[in-house]
Amino acid sequence: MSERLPLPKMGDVAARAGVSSATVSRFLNTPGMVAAATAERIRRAVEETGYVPDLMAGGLASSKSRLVAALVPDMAQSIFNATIEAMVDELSIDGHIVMLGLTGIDNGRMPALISAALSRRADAIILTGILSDPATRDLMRSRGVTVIETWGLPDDPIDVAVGFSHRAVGQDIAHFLRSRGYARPHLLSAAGTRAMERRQGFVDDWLASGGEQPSEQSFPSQTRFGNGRAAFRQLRELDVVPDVVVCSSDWLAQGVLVEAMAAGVKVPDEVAVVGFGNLAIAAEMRPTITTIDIDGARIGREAVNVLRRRAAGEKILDRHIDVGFRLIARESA
Amino acid sequence: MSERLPLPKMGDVAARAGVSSATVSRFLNTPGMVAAATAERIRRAVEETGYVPDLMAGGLASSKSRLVAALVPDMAQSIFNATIEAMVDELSIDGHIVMLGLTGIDNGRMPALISAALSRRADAIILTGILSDPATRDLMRSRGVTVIETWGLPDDPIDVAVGFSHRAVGQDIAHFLRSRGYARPHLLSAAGTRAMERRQGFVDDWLASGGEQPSEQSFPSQTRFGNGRAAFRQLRELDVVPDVVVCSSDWLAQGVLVEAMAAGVKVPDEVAVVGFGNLAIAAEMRPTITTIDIDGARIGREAVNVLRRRAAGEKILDRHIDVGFRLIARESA
DNA sequence: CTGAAAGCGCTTACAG
DNA sequence: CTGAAAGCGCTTACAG
Repeated sequence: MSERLPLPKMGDVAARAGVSSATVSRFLNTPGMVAAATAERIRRAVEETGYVPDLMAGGLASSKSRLVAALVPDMAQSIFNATIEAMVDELSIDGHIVMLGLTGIDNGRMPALISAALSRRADAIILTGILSDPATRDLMRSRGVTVIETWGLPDDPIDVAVGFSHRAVGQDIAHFLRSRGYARPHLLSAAGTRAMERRQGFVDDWLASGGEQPSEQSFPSQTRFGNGRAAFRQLRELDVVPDVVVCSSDWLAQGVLVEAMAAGVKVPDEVAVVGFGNLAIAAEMRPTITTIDIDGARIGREAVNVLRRRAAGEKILDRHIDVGFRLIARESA
Repeated sequence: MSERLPLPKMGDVAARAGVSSATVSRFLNTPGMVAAATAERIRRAVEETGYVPDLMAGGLASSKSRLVAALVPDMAQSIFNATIEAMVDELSIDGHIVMLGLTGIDNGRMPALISAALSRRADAIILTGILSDPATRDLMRSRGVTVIETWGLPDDPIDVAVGFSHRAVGQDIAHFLRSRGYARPHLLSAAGTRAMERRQGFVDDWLASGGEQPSEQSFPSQTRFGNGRAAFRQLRELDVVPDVVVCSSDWLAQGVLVEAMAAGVKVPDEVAVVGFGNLAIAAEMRPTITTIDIDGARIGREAVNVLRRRAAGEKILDRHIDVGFRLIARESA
């Protein structure tokens, strides 16, 4: 890298344009406030000097960081990626930047990341994991940052929650399977609060409607393709052979499907499969996968929308924003 | 949110601990410089006040942002995700935060994002896309920011590049296929500079070794599963039926595989398949996919390592850091 | 090991 | 519509 030349600062631009720094600042932040001729001179001075404003200084003076922190467990869980992507896109329209934090599968690094976000005076913190640590909850509450919890609808959100009911997802799947005449579901679930809520919703509904207690298997957290394959092999040895496998993710469902194909087991005739998430692959697999579609991008947009409403001074009364979900019936069940 | 109480600032902590702000600052940044007894009093004062330092102010005073910008085309291209994840993990160890920017598939938003990063006085900018705009290249060069281009090794990097040779990947695949006795490759490529470099490497090597000009198909940018399926169907109608399909991504390869399975075409006996990227799925599909493994996480770590070396005052002489790649021969070819 | 003081580069009432 | 000036909350030579 070449030596760093002294960077032009606002005063340099001002001198060149024959105005004060205050006017340059106004030109940059509230252009409507400066006369057209003045504006043009400043515009040119900015161009000629290659001036790039220092937003650390600006933020300190205005106490606006224009920084939003987005905290997700990891990036492999591509189910959150659409949400992050939509958020980043929307926020950059507003001139915000997003700080990406990875809290880890167990959310262990969440308190440290929240503290980092608060140090930067983030305008908002958007969470996808569950924050259990009460001290950190209190810290955020006392600071007046906007906190948006996504992908779930906790009873008592820290601030605002944007998501859907995982219980309701489980219930809907149970309804659907009954209506199709399935009688012996087998549950394949990843560990994790949300998957567990869906599972519970399913089981409660299934039993309440007179179904037998379903057989089940669960996996430590990360649900990858391979688990679905292994699980399918064990399935064949159960006393009661299931007629449908309810998977907590499309990854698992895909694993089951591939293994079934390889074993010559017909889906859905011999065993049906239901996934969750509606990943791109769900519509492309053969057979196509029956699953639950979540509009992840919409979650991101609604989250940003909350920020905008609050920035506009609006009082947010609805602390739960339900984006719902759709069961998509395809070939696999 | 509750009303925002006035936040405790460094002076409040100092007063409580009976020291000056300077000492509190030293305690926070260079703890070795303060006496043990003093340190303990400050530690307690920090705890009691719930003080969280303001890093915008700190950054302005010290002209260190501890902010690194990571710019990727989008998040669907999960091939970069391992790199981002590793980078974020490593950087947070150093107390840096990462600003995530999405440049768009055509990298159209890259200049705006770079300018946003410079406004925040980012310590470094890490790119995965290709930056064509010369004005922006110059801007970064003149600013003395560390710029790391990843996932490729351009002849003239802006600053430092961490990646591998896409040409060499294409050549290796050609070698491999010849050694296995394949004679009629068909190329399935996504548009995009890197895929094109691999394609060219393959074709050059193939022709140089006396092979026939391969047939090929290409897709506009995003290569998803579905393209592979559609392509496979068209394949069967070619004059010269290929004996191996060389795909520019595992997504495409997977699509080909699934469609072949559905059509009852045996892989690799009737047609072989090679992918690129070694996504999780490559090892899990049936048959498993022969592909090129890139250690994406290592790219992220090496990038951070460059930052650390430079932070330590080291002069970086090797502007190309080659992380290499591995061809993994599995069942599909 | 610690403090007083200047300074980082902006923004924003206040006054005109 | 514009300017002079105070202030945002830290860091860091400098001096002791």
